[in-house]
Amino acid sequence: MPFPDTLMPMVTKLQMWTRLDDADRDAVLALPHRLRALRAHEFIVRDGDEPRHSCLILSGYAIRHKLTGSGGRQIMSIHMKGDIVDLQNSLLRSADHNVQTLNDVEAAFIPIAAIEEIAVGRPNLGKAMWNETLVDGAIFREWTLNIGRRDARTRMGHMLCEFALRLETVGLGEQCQYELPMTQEQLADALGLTSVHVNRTLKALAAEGLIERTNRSVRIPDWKKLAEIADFDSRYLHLDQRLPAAT
Amino acid sequence: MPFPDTLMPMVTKLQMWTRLDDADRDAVLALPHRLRALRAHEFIVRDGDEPRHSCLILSGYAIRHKLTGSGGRQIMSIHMKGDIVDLQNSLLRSADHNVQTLNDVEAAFIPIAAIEEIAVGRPNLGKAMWNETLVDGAIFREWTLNIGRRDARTRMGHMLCEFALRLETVGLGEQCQYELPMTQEQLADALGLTSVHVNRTLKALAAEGLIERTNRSVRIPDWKKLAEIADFDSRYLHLDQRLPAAT
DNA sequence: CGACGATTTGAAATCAGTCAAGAGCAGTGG
DNA sequence: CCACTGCTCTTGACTGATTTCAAATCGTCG
Repeated sequence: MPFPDTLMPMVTKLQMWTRLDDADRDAVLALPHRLRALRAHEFIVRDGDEPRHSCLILSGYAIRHKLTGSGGRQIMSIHMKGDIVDLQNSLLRSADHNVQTLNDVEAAFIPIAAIEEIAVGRPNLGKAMWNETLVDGAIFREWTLNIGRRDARTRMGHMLCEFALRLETVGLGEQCQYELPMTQEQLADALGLTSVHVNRTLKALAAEGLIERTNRSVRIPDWKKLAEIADFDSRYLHLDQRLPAAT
Repeated sequence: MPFPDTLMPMVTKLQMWTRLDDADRDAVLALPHRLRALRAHEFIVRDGDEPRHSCLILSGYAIRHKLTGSGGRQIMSIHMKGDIVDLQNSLLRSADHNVQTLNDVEAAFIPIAAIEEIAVGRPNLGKAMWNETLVDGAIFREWTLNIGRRDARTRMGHMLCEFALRLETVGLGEQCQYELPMTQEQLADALGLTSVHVNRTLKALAAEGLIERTNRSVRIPDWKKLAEIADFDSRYLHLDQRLPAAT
């Protein structure tokens, strides 16, 4: 193979949605990029920046979030291996939200121009990236519904279900057992609650036997039951539209 | 001009973000489409549908929303003249949310394949549409912040400010005076509040002199003051990235 | 006029937030 | 090896914003 496979997680991710040929794959792997090791809590993009690079996550977690004038923080999404985390920010001229690491992260920074070029020059890739943006948007919408219209217990349960499936998808956990990637305070900021209430809600879910937990690890003894009380229907993740795993 | 200008609002919208040449313009105007007059509260797309058409709004308002299992409704966005309202839904295979008219609407239904074709075949148009999706996403994110992290008064004020600017942009009102496109119940569903509380909040804002209202009409006597208490910063609308109006 | 949807208002109930303090745990340095 | 420091997690008591329930009023349109 003529290209290093540093960017392989991006290929893997794009291939989930669209069939890519060898030339497409090579075009991705050949993207110019700079590797960086980031520390926990480092900002990748700040609201107001004019980023010139998109950031592909190779390991670790990152979040997108916005702040209110009074300092409230709303986490909009969480990103993991294979996600291009600020396509949104970088294609609009100036960033309208922050991107920040949750823990230590390895990331590849790719010039925006190079991304645009393959998106336009290779329709397959353009479509795959467009598709990813759309799934991203779908997850957004469900979060908004979650925050706007569900009570704390349901809301929390819903997010636990989402994590279960998404972490499994990228091989970082199993549907019935995984490590929570966030602190309770961060969960609170993602759910539009306070950390105190998140704590109580988790305890209540555990007391009901809907989850079992030690530290950050979550076990879901009865998926159907949790999904039921959490009003969780995975359709919005569009998992069924994924292609069978490529060779 | 060889083409009817039915789809002109789409050209106008796309031209706001990207310079289009005559061929691009003609390609849009030549899109195959079917005109339809829709009644108030009609569904354009239902959660779960597999739409084959995208819907361009020519007049009237439409909303996108999702429902919880217990019947709660969260309105995710409101759309107006020139918006292609379900690019999101139609490019993913199956719709993950509803699109519904608020009042009587004239719309053009365009086959998805035709949209994809010009998006791929004409990079300018592809970019313009991509851009629009991104601005859409930016508005989403701000709504999520609004719902998750601001109290009712601020939240309401924020939405009133957003409407002011967006309605002015498409020529349906002025920044300091416009007609609210939604009932209080619909506002509630957009803000994650109850209609009762929306009513009280509007009354409170009026009592403070921050807005004046009769029926659905809203006047903003002091924009700076309202924007201040509403924590409103228009940057997320990316209005400054618009091009000067075309001839 | 009558009817229906939208708005307004009040009183009571509740979910979630605030404040404050203690406990657990990991890393650091003496 | 232990004490210290700084997070994160827990817990209790209190407060308050928003919801709920219910009924009255307003406005518009046939």
